[in-house]
Amino acid sequence: MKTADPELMRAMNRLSVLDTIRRRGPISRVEISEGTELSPTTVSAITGSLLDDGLILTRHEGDIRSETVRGRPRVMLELNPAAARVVGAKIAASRMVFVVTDFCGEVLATLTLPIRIDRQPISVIADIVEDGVRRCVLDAGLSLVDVHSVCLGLPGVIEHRSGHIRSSPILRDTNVDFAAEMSARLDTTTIVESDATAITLAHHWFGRARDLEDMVLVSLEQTLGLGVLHNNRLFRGAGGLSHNLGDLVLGMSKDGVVRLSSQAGENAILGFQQTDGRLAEAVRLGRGMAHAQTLIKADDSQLITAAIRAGETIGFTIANIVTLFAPPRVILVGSSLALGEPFLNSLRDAYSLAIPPSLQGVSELVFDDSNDDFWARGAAAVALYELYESPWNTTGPAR
Amino acid sequence: MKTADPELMRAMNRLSVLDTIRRRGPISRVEISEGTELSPTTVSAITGSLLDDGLILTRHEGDIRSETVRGRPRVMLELNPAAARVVGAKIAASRMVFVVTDFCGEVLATLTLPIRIDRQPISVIADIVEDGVRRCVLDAGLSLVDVHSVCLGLPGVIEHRSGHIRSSPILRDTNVDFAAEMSARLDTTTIVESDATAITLAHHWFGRARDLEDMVLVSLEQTLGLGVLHNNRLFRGAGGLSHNLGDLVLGMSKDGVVRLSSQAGENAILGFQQTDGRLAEAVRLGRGMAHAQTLIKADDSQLITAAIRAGETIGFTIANIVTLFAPPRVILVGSSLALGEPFLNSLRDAYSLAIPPSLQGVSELVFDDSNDDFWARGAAAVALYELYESPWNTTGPAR
DNA sequence: TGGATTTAATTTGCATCTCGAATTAATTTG
DNA sequence: CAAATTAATTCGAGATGCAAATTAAATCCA
Repeated sequence: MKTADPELMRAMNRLSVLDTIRRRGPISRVEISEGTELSPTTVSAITGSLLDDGLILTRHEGDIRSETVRGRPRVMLELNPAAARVVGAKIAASRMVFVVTDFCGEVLATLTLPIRIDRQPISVIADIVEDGVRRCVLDAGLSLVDVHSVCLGLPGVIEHRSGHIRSSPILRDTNVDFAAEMSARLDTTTIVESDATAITLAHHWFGRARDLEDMVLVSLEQTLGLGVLHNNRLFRGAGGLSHNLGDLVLGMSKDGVVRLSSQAGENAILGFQQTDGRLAEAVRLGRGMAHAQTLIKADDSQLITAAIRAGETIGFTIANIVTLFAPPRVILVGSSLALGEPFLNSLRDAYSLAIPPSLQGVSELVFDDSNDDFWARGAAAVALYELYESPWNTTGPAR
Repeated sequence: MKTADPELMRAMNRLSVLDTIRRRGPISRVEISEGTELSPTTVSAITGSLLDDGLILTRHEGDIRSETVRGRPRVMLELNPAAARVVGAKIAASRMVFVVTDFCGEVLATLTLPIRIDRQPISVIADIVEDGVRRCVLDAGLSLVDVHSVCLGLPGVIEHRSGHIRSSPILRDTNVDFAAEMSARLDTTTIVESDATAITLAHHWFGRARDLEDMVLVSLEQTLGLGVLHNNRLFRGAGGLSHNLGDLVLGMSKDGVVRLSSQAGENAILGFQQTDGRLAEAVRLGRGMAHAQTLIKADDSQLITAAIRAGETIGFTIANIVTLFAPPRVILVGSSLALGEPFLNSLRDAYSLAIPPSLQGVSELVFDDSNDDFWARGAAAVALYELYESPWNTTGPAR
């Protein structure tokens, strides 16, 4: 167990202050003091050292209550955007999206590569990722040496701690030490993370979960992912393993195991539609769901049936997740949401039926159709979080 | 967020030292220092204050390396059993088991009440529990004022933080503030906890998970429970809600939702056997599983089929739990294990089939058939843990 | 205009904590 | 019985947070 010494104490309080400044925008020292329950003295000391380190900036305006109130005006503090830059990426089967963000998580540049990398050998994928990172950094007017770290979000079973990809639907290989590979190529610290976990943090920082300390996110894409926020922290399985909902087993038949991914994954929903050549083409280009949506609007009964079935399955799966984690909110994201009402309604209905009576009302379902940039931004947030968490690297003893 | 001050630092290190002494039996200060990575100075100071508070004792023997080694002999430290007593209880449908333990978790007295309380009104149950606690304390030669706290473990959806029982298969009422009710009756702090969580801690402290920081336990009784140990701590859902596996949904049919409890709960397995009057009688007396075992040994094909079916369902459910939590070990406990080989084999087989390839080998299955006392002792451990966690009540500033 | 008032932030002084080095304590060795 | 060895404590230094006092920077109002 980590021993508690003054250094740890400082680190904890520093993170607490830094995170408060991040969350509550320009904020004065007094307000930080109230929010963190730290004494004004301590807040002053910590913000002083954060200023020295160039992690935050002062601003002599923006106090909402000015004019109306007497006394010395509050000096507002905010993150220094220029304190660091990170790269975040979402790597999916048919495209990659890269973003460069500043220290606040604001996007400086975006790059989308609409390349189908499905099941390419790892070296090819690494080539493309490396290229994408380099180009996006260049687009932001920066060089790689200006980038503190890179975080790559991708579907599958990811071992965050070690940077290994145990398996991913978009990879042919298994058990790849992708973090080491990319760190070496880019000569920059590279983190590998489940895409669902990444967008979970995106929602905690910028999206629909800013007000919550506990939350669960379910991503419905080619595969099904799960992100869990517990006590303001990302919750990963033992050993830092990410969850992969698609692997969940629904039942067993004579032919073997029936997994969720085979019932409610993108391929499962669209796979039956081989009749429509244009749909098959759209799927190959990664626009399958968008096209499916138009088919559904045109009353394609076969597809509607598939969507309803998938929605039902996902609906009760979410109820099961709620049974296990009891989060106040479940956020659903991902391309499958584009299937529209038939899908969403059956999902909602199944959820309502499946949620145990004793948990009725503990959790609300929220649907969110953010674009791929948001996922990549989430990956960037993961990189930033690890940066925030270790600011004691930056300082020695306080002044 | 809790602010980090010297007091918290002390509390953390005190807990760390106290827990090391609990785990590693009689142990010298040097060894504690190595184990906790605290300096000998600090260990001396903390153990000094623990001695002052009477929480630990010295013992001038027991050093294994004595005789063979020169120098000043080590003084061994151990928990002071007399520092406090707690009561733990397991409350099940057909019986209640109470234990009184000392500060080490050693059992001082046991009381089993073979009473069927199934779905009695809450006041009746509270009467019986109160009576059981009082009698067991008396049996231990103590009075209730000697008892620091009581922890009641029972199946269902329990809100540990507030002490509410949201629902329980053994209760007619729902959403009962049982902690408040029993605290008032006993005039002693009373904790309400899921029985599965309680036995999870029992295994972490005394049983099959002493060597692990992460672990999952599945209890197979009348209902199915889940306990999760994450990073040496009990993991509860958001808001301190316990998990209830029986509520998991396996699928949806026209007739409604199919829940795990209806497929693999005790009643589900034995329920079909209404032909055998003696079995029905045994079930009523809470010995259903034991009797079922003899029937299975006598090749009761109907029951064997039911057991195999249940084993299969539970097997893949456990694979799903592993998919979500990736624990290095899954411990299975509960009366259903008494169904024997047909059940266990089908469970194991289904698990092997259902576990995703990428998670193969991360988790081992362990079966454990501890008796009810062990569950009750787990509840006592929950009470003790909360006592250990707040030893800063006991001391002011160190001496 | 300028002192009184008010609120923000910093400085000062103190108590607590951990830790390294030095010291004391309790053994065995020869 | 002194030397060696290991355990545990004491002492002093450095870091931290906090309360109280002080300083800073505004507004208010005669």
